[in-house]
Formats: sequence, C-alpha cells, structure tokens
Amino acid sequence: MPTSTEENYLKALFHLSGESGKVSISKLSKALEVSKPTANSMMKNLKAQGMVTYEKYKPLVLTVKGKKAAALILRKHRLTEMYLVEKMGFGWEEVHEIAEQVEHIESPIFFDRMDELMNYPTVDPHGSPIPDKEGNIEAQGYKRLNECRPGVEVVLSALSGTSKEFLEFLDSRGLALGTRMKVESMSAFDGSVMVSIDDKNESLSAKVSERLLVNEVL
Amino acid sequence: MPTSTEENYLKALFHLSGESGKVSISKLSKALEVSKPTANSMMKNLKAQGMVTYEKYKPLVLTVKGKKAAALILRKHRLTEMYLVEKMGFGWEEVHEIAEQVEHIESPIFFDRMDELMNYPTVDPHGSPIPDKEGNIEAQGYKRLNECRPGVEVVLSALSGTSKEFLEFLDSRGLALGTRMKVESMSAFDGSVMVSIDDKNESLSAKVSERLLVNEVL
DNA sequence: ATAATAAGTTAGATTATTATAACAAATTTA
DNA sequence: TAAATTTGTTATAATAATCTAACTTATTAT
Repeated sequence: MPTSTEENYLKALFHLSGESGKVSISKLSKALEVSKPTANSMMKNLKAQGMVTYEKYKPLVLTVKGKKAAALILRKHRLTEMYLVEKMGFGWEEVHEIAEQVEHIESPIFFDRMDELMNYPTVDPHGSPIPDKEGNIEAQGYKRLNECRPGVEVVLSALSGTSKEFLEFLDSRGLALGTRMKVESMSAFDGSVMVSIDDKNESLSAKVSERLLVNEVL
Repeated sequence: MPTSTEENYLKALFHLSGESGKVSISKLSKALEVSKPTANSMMKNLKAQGMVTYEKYKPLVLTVKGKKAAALILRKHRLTEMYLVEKMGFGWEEVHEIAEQVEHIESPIFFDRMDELMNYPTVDPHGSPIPDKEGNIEAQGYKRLNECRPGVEVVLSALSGTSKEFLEFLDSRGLALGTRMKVESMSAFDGSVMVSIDDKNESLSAKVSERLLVNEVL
C-alpha cells in the first residue's frame, strides 16, 4: 500500500507518460510542485518498490506494477468524481479537488459501493475512462476535434483537460458531453474550428478544439 | 487547519474529557496507541496552537478553541457516518472505519452537501449528536438503561460505545435505535436488566445495559 | 512515611517528505 | 564544436511524527 504521497507521484508519472512512456524528473517535479531533488529521491524509493524503471540520467518509465498501482488510484479518483456529480449533484468543475482527497481513502467496500450505486460506470464526468478493478483501462478511440475533416458529424465524448477554467468555459458555451455537432470548416489562420450545433454555427478556438475529444458518427 | 494527526489527537482529547475535562498523557497515549513521549510532544505542539491547557505534570484540558476544533472534526465524522448509512446503504457497524478517513477531508462544500442531502440530521447512526457548523453540541438528556427504575418505558436513543462487536451484538438481538421497551426488573446479582419489547421479555447483561442510552417516554 | 508503582519528561534517534547549495551530465544554441 | 542552458545528482539540512532508554515526579499501598 503506497502512502498518499507516493500515490500522488504515481498518478503524476501516469499522466505525464506519453506514447513513449518516458518521463523526466524535471516535468515530474514541476507537475507536483516539488524540487527536483525531492522528485529524484522519491524516484529512488519507487524504484526500490518496483514501481518505476530508473537509471541515472535516464528517463523514468512506470513498470507494469507501477502502471497498475496508478490505474487503481485513477479508478478511485474517477469513480469519486462520477459519484459526486451523479449522486451528490456537484458540477463537473467542482469535483476534482474533492476527488483528489477522496482517492487516497483505503476502503475497497466504499468504492465498490459507489460503483454499484452508479451501476458500474465506464467513464467519469469528463469522459475519461474508469479503470477496472484490475487496473485495466479501456482504450478509447477518440479523435481531437481539430483533427476532424470538415463535413463529418461528431459527438463530444471526452476532454483532454479538466481545469476549472476550461470546464466553466464549456458550461458557458453550452457544451456538454454528448453534444452532437457537425464540423463545418477549419481556419488555416488561427486554427479555429467552425461547427454547427442544432444548425447554429459556433466558432471554437484552436485551444478549445484540440481539447475536445470526439467520436465520429454516421 | 490542523494536520490529520493533530485532528486525531484533538478528537481523542475530546472523547477522553469527562466531567472535569481533564485528560492524562497516559490515557491519551493509550487511546491513540502511541508512546507517552510522542503524546507529550504533540501536546506541546497543541499548546503552542492554543488548543490545550498544559503545564508540566498537570492534566491536559482542551481550550474553547480546541473544543471547537474537535467538535468540527466530530461533525465531519458523524455526518459521514450518517451519509454512509442513509445514502449508501452501509450497516452501522461498517461506517466507523470509513468515516475515520473521510473526516480528514478539507472541503466545506462536500460536507455541506451531505448535510443538505440528508436534510440536516441531528444525530449519527448511533444516536450521537452531530455538532453544528459552529461546533456547538446539543446536550442530550439520555439516561443509561441500567440506571432506570423498573416500570418505566423507554426508547433506545443512542449508544455509549460503537465497537463493531457491540453493534453486531445489538443487530443479533434485534435492538435498533427507536426500539421501545419497558424496564421490568434489575438483577442485584449480576446487574442484568430484564426488559420487555412488544410484550416479550429479554434479558440484557450489565455490560450491554450500561451502554444503552435511553429516553423515558409517557 | 517510606517503598513501590505509575505517570510524565528529556534526550537522542529514526523515517518520510521536503528544501537549498553546489556540482556534474546532457542538450541546445550560436 | 565550444559555450550556454537545462537537466539531473549529491550532500546536507529542516520539519513532522514517531520511537527507546533513562530519569524525575506523583500517586498508591503497606
């Protein structure tokens, strides 16, 4: 059982792992707002626990064990977020801070009960997949809105950022998961995307459209 | 904002404060399962924060500030217990361990929402009063079952212990909060109490009856 | 009222998590 | 490629929470 602190490092490593799975001490220390020596020494600790691969001056890579541990924390976080929205009536922009604390609770029955009461949800309120109890994460075949070809119809299915500011922006524009839209055109000038929702045109900046994960329909 | 550890010490001090409000380092260290020097040094810390009155070799006494801090933690604990039972379907013997962790969460909106969803409960699943947001605790006029005179009718209203074993014992005997019973007789030999519930006689040992807090009715 | 026991304190260490300062290695830039 | 910058490491220290050993003060019992 990792400590809360270790759990936060595992989560950060998981989030920072891109295609390659490689993470630098620098990025890790910035993400967690700790000094580099602090991150460095914690990595020695996680290495000793078999959670990461780590050699001097080489990038960090989560091991299978570390990935599973991280996924199980993510599971608790996302189940909690979904529960807070579904069962307690919170807005999707309010749940991150609370889930950040609840995720460290050690009580399988508590999270199992949430899961059961929600009828085993597969995604959290931001469309991110909820890992299963073994730590497996369903691969999602999303596309970023700004990478879609004009003409296609898509459904907003998930987000690639969940900052309060971004979520409040989406609320203010009436964009929610499940919103169906048609890609009308892309601007070569500023990368903005013109979409139509219920036959009304809306322009979405590059910054926004690259954070909207969609599924093409029909 | 006290740390989780400090919160646990405050809670223990609160629970150990009897009529006099005095608590010894020994009892505190036993209650928290830490060594006496550990408790001793934490008391210096809490004293510096104005939470306890403490002079060398003298008993500890919570200050008004310390009592309020403790009550606010109790509030979170008891709201959580009630929520777990009322909204998540847990048994009253399962909720303590979970609440013990949830109580350290820092998020006023989270506990306020629980409170609201339950319509502002005043007692937890074991009948213990839930302190208000200012840390005030409603004085309860309970009497212990073993201190009642034969002939009176009472309603089981709260418990003075909440160990899993005790709660499971009550479940096994069909005793729940709200159960109405008539005190038939007390045994001078073993202190057991004979009560009648729905006209059926039941014998309750001294150990049990002194932990049953009742209100006289009629 | 002493002696025995219990309670409380001090001193000194340990572990987890964090930091700064100083330096080494790797990468980028000119 | 050499210089500048960034990244990573080591050494050292600080704080919070914990411990054991040794000692002092209070309380209890004879």
